[in-house]
Amino acid sequence: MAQTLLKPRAAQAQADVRAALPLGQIIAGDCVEAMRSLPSASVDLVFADPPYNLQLGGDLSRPDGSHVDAVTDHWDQFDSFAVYDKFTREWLTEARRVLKPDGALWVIGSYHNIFRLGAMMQDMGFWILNDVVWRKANPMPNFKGTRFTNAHETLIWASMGEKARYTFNYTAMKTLNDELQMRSDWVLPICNGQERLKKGGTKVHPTQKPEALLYRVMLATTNKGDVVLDPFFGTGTTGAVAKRLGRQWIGCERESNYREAALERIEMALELDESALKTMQSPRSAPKVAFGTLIETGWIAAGTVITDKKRRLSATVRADGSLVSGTEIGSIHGLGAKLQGAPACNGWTFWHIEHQGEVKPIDALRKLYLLATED
Amino acid sequence: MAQTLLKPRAAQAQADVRAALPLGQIIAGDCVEAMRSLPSASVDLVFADPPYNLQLGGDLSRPDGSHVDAVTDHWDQFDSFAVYDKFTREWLTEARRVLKPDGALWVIGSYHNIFRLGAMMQDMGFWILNDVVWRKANPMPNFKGTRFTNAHETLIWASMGEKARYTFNYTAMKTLNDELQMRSDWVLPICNGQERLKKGGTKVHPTQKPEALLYRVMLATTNKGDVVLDPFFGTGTTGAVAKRLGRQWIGCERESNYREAALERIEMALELDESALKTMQSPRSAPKVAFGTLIETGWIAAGTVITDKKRRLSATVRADGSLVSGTEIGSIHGLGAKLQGAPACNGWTFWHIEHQGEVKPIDALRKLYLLATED
DNA sequence: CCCAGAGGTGAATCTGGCT
DNA sequence: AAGCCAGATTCACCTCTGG
Repeated sequence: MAQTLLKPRAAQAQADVRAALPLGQIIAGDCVEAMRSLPSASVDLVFADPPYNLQLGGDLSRPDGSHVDAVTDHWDQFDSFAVYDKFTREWLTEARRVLKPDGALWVIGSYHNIFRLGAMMQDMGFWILNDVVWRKANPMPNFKGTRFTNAHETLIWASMGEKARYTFNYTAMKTLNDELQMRSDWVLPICNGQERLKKGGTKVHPTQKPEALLYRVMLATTNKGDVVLDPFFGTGTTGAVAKRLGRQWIGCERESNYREAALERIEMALELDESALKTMQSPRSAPKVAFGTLIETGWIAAGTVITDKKRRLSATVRADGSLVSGTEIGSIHGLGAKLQGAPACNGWTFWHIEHQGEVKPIDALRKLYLLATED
Repeated sequence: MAQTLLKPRAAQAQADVRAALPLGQIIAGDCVEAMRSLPSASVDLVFADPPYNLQLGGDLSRPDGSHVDAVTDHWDQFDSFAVYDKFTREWLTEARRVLKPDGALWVIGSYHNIFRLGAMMQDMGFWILNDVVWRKANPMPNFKGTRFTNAHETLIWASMGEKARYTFNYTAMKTLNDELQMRSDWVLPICNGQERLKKGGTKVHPTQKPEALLYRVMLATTNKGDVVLDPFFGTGTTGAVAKRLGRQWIGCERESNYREAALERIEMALELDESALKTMQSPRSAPKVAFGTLIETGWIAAGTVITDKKRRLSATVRADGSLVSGTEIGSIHGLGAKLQGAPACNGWTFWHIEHQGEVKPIDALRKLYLLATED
């Protein structure tokens, strides 16, 4: 836990910020105003599904300050882009303010708005980590046959800056994808059937996102207990999935009927229990075992000769866990790199040892050691 | 033929313009300068594969230690987004000038540049018709496990304006796609093997595009005899495909070694019977469903207990699709094998679940999922 | 001649913690 | 802040070689 490493005062400050957050609540009103009520650097993830139809309501003004009635005004195209850009810059600015330095931003959109969104994010200093394509398994056909069937939407995942850190649960994603790296194209069905919220037979929200999409986003790029903010909450897919996955959530939503539907829906969502929530742990976060420990505990005897997989290179293990090969001496990593003439080497997988009649990487012994010493 | 509808004087003017075009030639030099030498409103299609501005850092090596041959060419280096934007605006301006009013523009890029490109196209008055995702069948993996595998690139197809007409060969696309509407995501392999141009064993161009991509673009959005301009001609994929499909082409290219390779290649290209095209497209592969997808989409809840057919062994499903049984953890296949002491196991048929009062293999759920999400 | 296995490679913003 | 160093990390193809 990073928090336990903080100095008491910093930890207390962080706890204070968190205590000030309206966790599990939907803030009523315009998203920019709503976000202004939140403290800075307090949120781990922002997921935003902004409107792109330019019908943004009556509270917008042109760059020159003149009022825009979005529904009845007839704009030329450049005017409408300018208005949309202004709106986008405003909410992105607030999102950036409330995000922690190691937080991240996801946005989703279509070709109508995603290019403006992405360019503006780059201009504001966000660092794009991936663009991800949601490939719809069952899209609406193009009835007129005038274009390609619009069968995907685009998501952008960005950190706070080029050098900023971010969360990526690589192993969980790999597990979810049958032991292959998760790719940037996600095949998922659109939201319909039981999941689609309806009232009196008609859908409550025109663009309700499937929970599977948010599930993958949160499992990949947040940790349990993280705070997820959705400035365009709608009917609360983000909140429902956050609850399921043991994440905290905050929403902003202007329309009261969406807020009501969302709260009711999230109330019904079942929280996964602790054991189901656990995911495959990355070796990066697993307890570390030094090579020397295996010598000390007798799993490998000093004096043992270990080799590379093809038995072309060999080295002798010394009592302190260093290796010697001819006149060269080094750690399992350093000597492995040196003997290969490579810039780096993972000694755990490079060096092999004969164990129970089989040649195995020494990493296998480390795993056995971990299993045997697990409490 | 639109030409027959023109008044004699207009038809003559159009013929004059066409006669002034350097058809089947590569104009040497910077693309903006080169395009300035072309008459206005003379070209039916511009296909542009501009530098992506990858902004790569240091070296990258694979897990096996080998070196990744990255795109470090000088033509992909820009000092800042501002410099890149200026470059982009200049060539887009010329492209717009040389395009006919009913012409169209295609661009291709990655998340590094495509958002800036798309936003600028909109700002200049181009009207986006589709964004199209090229889903790579065989992308380069993410070697460090830091992000999602970058498995796609994005194309934007745009007309000259909201009211402008454009060419779309709906039926040809539908035929190409087994009588289903062509979607906005195209699965195609990257360019390698015989198709990849090499000289002395090394690739001539670092980012040669597959011909299949250009086939689809030209077949969809041009007619026979149309003039296609590629301002970033490289090794001439656009020219080779244009020749095969009976389209006229013009290229712009700065580097003489690319120009030479392109001319030689186009010389070799044979004009093709359109009916042969279909066989060149990659076959539709059976959709794969990862176990994790069933968790994400709610077909199986995390926390569910699944068993073998005789209910002797059981395991609990976790949020990322891994299974846990006692102290053992693994994928549906791996854990199934481990618990049986078998070398391998098909988890889909081994593990069973109670569904609608019946005990069924989880494979049955996968089939139901596939049925429900079929295109 | 075929097959198995080894080797190479593709538009990539590709580590992190401690001193 | 820069430097050091432990150590984590790959998928789908293609071509070539040896048996």
